[in-house]
Formats: sequence, C-alpha cells, structure tokens
Amino acid sequence: MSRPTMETVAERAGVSRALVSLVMNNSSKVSEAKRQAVLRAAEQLGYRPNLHARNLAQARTKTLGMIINDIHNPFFAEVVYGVEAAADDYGFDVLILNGGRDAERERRAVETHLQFQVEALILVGPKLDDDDIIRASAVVPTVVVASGRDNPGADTITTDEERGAALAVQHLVELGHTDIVHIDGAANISSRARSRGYEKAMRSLGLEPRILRGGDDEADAEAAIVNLAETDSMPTAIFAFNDLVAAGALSTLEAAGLRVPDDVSVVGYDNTFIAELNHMSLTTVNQPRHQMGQLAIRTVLERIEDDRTEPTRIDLAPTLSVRRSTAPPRKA
Amino acid sequence: MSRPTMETVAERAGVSRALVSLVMNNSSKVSEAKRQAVLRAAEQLGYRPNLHARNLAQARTKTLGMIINDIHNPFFAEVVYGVEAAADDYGFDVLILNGGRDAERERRAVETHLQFQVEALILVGPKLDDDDIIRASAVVPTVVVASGRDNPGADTITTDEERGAALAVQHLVELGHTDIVHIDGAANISSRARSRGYEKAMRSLGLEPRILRGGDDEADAEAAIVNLAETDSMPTAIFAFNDLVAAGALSTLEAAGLRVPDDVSVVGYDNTFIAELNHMSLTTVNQPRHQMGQLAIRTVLERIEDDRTEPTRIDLAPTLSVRRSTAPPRKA
DNA sequence: CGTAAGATTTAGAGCGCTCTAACGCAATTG
DNA sequence: CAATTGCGTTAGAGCGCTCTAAATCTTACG
Repeated sequence: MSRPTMETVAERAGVSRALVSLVMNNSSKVSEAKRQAVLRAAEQLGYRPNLHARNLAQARTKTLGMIINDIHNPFFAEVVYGVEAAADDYGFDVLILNGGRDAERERRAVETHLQFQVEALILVGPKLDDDDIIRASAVVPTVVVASGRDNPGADTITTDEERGAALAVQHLVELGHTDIVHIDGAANISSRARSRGYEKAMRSLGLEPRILRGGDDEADAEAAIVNLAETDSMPTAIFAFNDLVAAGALSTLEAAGLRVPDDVSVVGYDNTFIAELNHMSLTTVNQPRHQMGQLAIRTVLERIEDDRTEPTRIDLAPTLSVRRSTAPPRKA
Repeated sequence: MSRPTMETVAERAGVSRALVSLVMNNSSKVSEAKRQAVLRAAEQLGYRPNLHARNLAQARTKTLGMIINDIHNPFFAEVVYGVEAAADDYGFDVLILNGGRDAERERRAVETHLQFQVEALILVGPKLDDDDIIRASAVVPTVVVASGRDNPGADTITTDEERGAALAVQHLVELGHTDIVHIDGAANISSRARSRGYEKAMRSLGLEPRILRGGDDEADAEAAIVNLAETDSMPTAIFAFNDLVAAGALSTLEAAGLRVPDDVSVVGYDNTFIAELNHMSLTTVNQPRHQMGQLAIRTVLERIEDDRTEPTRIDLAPTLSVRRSTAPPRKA
C-alpha cells in the first residue's frame, strides 16, 4: 500500500536505481529503449518522486517561501500572481503561508519555511519587526514587498508612496480644488509616507494641509467625517489613506446628504477591487502590484546566483487611476 | 556556511546525535541537564531541523496540501482561515498553492503537493474535473470544499445552494414582492443549483419565475438589466447569482435612474466583502465559510485516522444577511 | 555490597534520492 | 589486433533525520 519508490520502478523496468534517476531528471545520456522501459514502469506503478528525498540528496530545494500578511487582502493577491509568474520562469515552486495579520503567526511561518529549506523568503506586507527580518535574512535571502520602511539586510520592493500621495493632490488641484483634507492611516505602516507626501504637495502648491486621524477601515473614515461635519468645515475634496477608508467616506458623506463627486470629491489609495466596482468607481492611486511581485523574485534569485551581499531597494512609480469619484468643485 | 545539522549540535553539546533528536522532539526521557546543554548548543549554532530529512525518516509529513481556485477571491480566503485554524489544532502544517483559475495549473499543483507527500489534499472551489479528482483521491485522502457537484472518491463540504436561493426568494416575498427576476450565473458551477432553488421557491409560492442569463461579473449583470429595461418589464426585485453580479445590478439600475431599494430591491449571494461595504450594503445569502474550512479538515483527518473508505458529503445550511438593498416594493 | 529494575544514552540501520567514480562494451584507430 | 575512446549503465556512499535494540548508568533493596 505504500507508495512505489525508485527501487520498485527499477526492478520492474529491469534496470538500476541510478538509471531511473537519470530518466526522471531527463538526462540525455540514456538510451531511448531504456528510457521508454522506465517511463512505462513508472506509469504503471503510479510512481511519483519523493521530493523530500530529492531535496535531501541534492541539498537544494528549488522552492521559495512566501508569507502573505493577510490572504483576505486582494492587494496582496495581485502580488502573488506576479511572484508566481516570475518563479515559474526560473523553475521554482512557491509555497505560500498565511500570516493572518499577526506577527507571531508570521514568525512561525518563517520558521516553517526555513525548516523546509526554502531558498529564499518573500514577505508580502509583513508585520514582522526589524529584528525578525534581520534574523531571517541572515539565514536565507529575503525580500520584502510593499512595506514602507527600510528592511535591514533584506531586499525591498516598494512604490514611492510620497509620490503617490502627491499624484492624488495634484489631480485634485488640477480639477480646481484648494480645500483638500487628508484622512490618514493612523498607526498603519504606510501612513507616514502618504501623509508626508500629501503635506509636501499641498505646501508646495501654496495650500494649507489639513490632516485628520483615520485608520484602515470604513468605521475609521466615518468617525473622521462626522468630526469634520460637526466641528470643522467640510472641504471640497478628501484624500483617504486607502480605498477602504475612501469607501467609508463615500457612505458617510451620502448619509450626511452630500453627493460624491458633486459636493465632495474622494480619492483612495491602492486601486483595489473595491475602487473598480462601478457602484464605487473610486479615483485612486495605483501600485504596479504584479510588477512588484515579479521584481521581488528577480531580485532575490539574482541575489542567490550572483551572491550579491548588499541589499537592494527598488522603488517603483505609482500611477493614478481616475474614475468617477472626483470632479471639479461645485462653483461657489 | 552550510547550515548546522544534528551532528554539529551533538558534538557541541557533547552528546550523541540520537539524544539531540530526542530533545528536539521533546521526549520525556532526557535528563534536564542534557536537555539544557543540547538546547543551548542548538541556540548558539542557530540550528534548525531539516524537515525533509525528518519527513523522509518518519515516512510522514504532518502536512496538508491546499489548492485555492483563485487567491483573488475573498470568498476562498475565509475558508482558508477555517482550514488553518482546524489544522493548527491537529498539529498539521498547511501548504497553499494557488490554482489561478486554471485547471492545468491546478493539476500541476496537485502533482507538486503529492510529491511533497502531503497527507491530505484540500481543494477549494477546484476547476479540476471528476477524473482528476478520482486520480488524486486514489493517492491521498481528498476533500473538496465549495463545489456544487458530487466528487467521486473525495469528501465534499458544501452548502445547500438550492436552499440558499429559497431563502432569498422567501425574504423578498415576505417584504411583499411578487415580481422577482433571477439573473443566473451562466456556465458557473453553482448556477444550476441556485437557479433551481429560485425556481422551485417561486413556484411553490405560486409565483411565476423569470430567469435571465447573467454570468459572474458586473458586466454580465449590466447586459441582463439593459435587456430587462428595453424589452421586458422591470421587476420590483432582483435576485442575482452572486454579490458581484448584484453590484453590477446596483450601478446599472442607478444609471437607469432607478433607486435601490426604493424602486428595485437587490439580493446577492456569498456575503463577500463587497456586500458588507456600507456604500453597497447588499442583502445576500451567507455561507458559513469558516466552518466549511474547519469541517474540511476534520473530515479528511478523521478519514486518515479511522481509515474510513467511504467518502462523506456534508451540506451546511446557508443563512441570509439582510442589509439595505432590500425593502418592501413601492406601493403601486 | 551485589544486583535487579529503571532511567538515560547511544550505536547503527534505514528512509528515497542524487552523484561521483568506475565499469562494460562497442566502435574507432594506429 | 591491441589500445583507445566514449557512451550507457551501475555500485555505493551520503544527504539529515528517526527509531529500535542494546549499552550504560543510577538507584534502591535484601
């Protein structure tokens, strides 16, 4: 009942174990006759090579370990596709472990991957802290995708989020807005850069920045906007930390009797699935996620092969996806 | 530069390799003194057990292989969380491979998992056909989650989709609707059951079913509704194949000057992320995804341990999540 | 004290595969 | 025809670990 091994196949085909190995790795120095015999035997027995044995013998695995902050998040999904496409090209398998938005879980995931002897680690939006990342990259080449900060020891692929925020501001100003409020991401890792980008852009255009504390979901947006309505003046445009916050802004504004984009324009960030929905149709800052995934693989594999030691940092340019949530301000 | 092995640790701690093994598997029959010595040596060397060697020696892996139809789809993500939670309880690791909506890719993923000697296979919304599934379950216990049909040889975890559709109809009828149109899922695997549920429910309530061909995204909904507006009469309620189609209905209806739910009520299916957004607030049929994931693990692991041979089928009950996209029909 | 029972520790084989070195054999060559 | 070459094939060691059986060390008791 236990699975057939090379030994079994060899016997059946009337050859040595070594020859079966050669056939399985389709070596060129096997006669056509024997190759056929071996393949036939393997087929009949339902033979399947044992990857653990192979990895052990070869002392390499041709496998990459990827950890995703949160499988739920469609932003990361896109990165995964990029990673897989590139890994395919290089003949590597990608094993995915779910971080579950939890540093402790991620730490265990790193451990699992290392025990599996993955040849590189791809961390997508990790919650891990610097020490964890240093420790990991001491063992195996590591690349971090889409995390604002610098990652000591690891390669980093990001987009320039300051620039992304500036794109949003610029778009609104070109439409004629001058009173633009930013709802920030609170403690979120990307919040700092986006806020800074917003602030710089506003100042350089001679406008006064107004930043409200937000967060990363709909409820946070609601709180911020209720606050605006009650104690502050309502701006003509809102630049939200991300699409979800922007979605919250949309519904809260409408609940308050304000129309988007007629009364208030709204811009999001990330160009997630949400923004694309017709019913939302959010103008938003887009990050080239697929490309980020691809570059992550290239970078880290190139690091293996050329054994470069200095970590690289790649900063891609964000773009703006204009949809129906922005328009010129109502003529006063 | 190569990683330390048990041998290395043993030398450093001044004990035998076997003792290190015992410590690593925290056996109770090791003296405290040696245990400490070994742990210290391991720590200092940064020792990490090689899972491939262990799996090879043990002839088992304590690893489960999961294949997800499409990482993008948030519906599946929730299932993943359920699977992981349950697998944790049993001390199994879960390796995830992305099917990428493509049967061929899935087939390769199955192969990879089998070569990794996973002890069971969890297929979430697979695109594979019956033969593939039969072949896989001949090698390793297999459970299929969220796929309408019967899966020969494999365990199956689904919800009763006919019943889900009936819930939607019933809700609308209770609100007072009688003219309810269904936009179906075209070739989608779940379409048949949902349509049938709709039709039966309508008939049993003495209402005339009207089914339009839809699909599984926004554009499909738009086509169907434009059709309704132009050639047919507009109903007072629409039951869509899934949330995305419902979202498409929402925007198309509004573009046509109809208000939801004042003029037309809309019900979706799946209770995805979209439905929850405040701005959408879709009434929708909910499947207990987390529970489905958990049951998948329980079922398949119990199958390993009790070596049951007959495949099981578990059909969970869907529920209705009522939100703001449904209301009584406008009084005529 | 001697020794049996129990508690710790270890030697060594084996898991399924790859890889190096060597082997057998036919074809080629001087 | 002996020697060389080269192709196809194979023996056998070794990858890092677990596991069984046996060795060694303690402890306790008569």
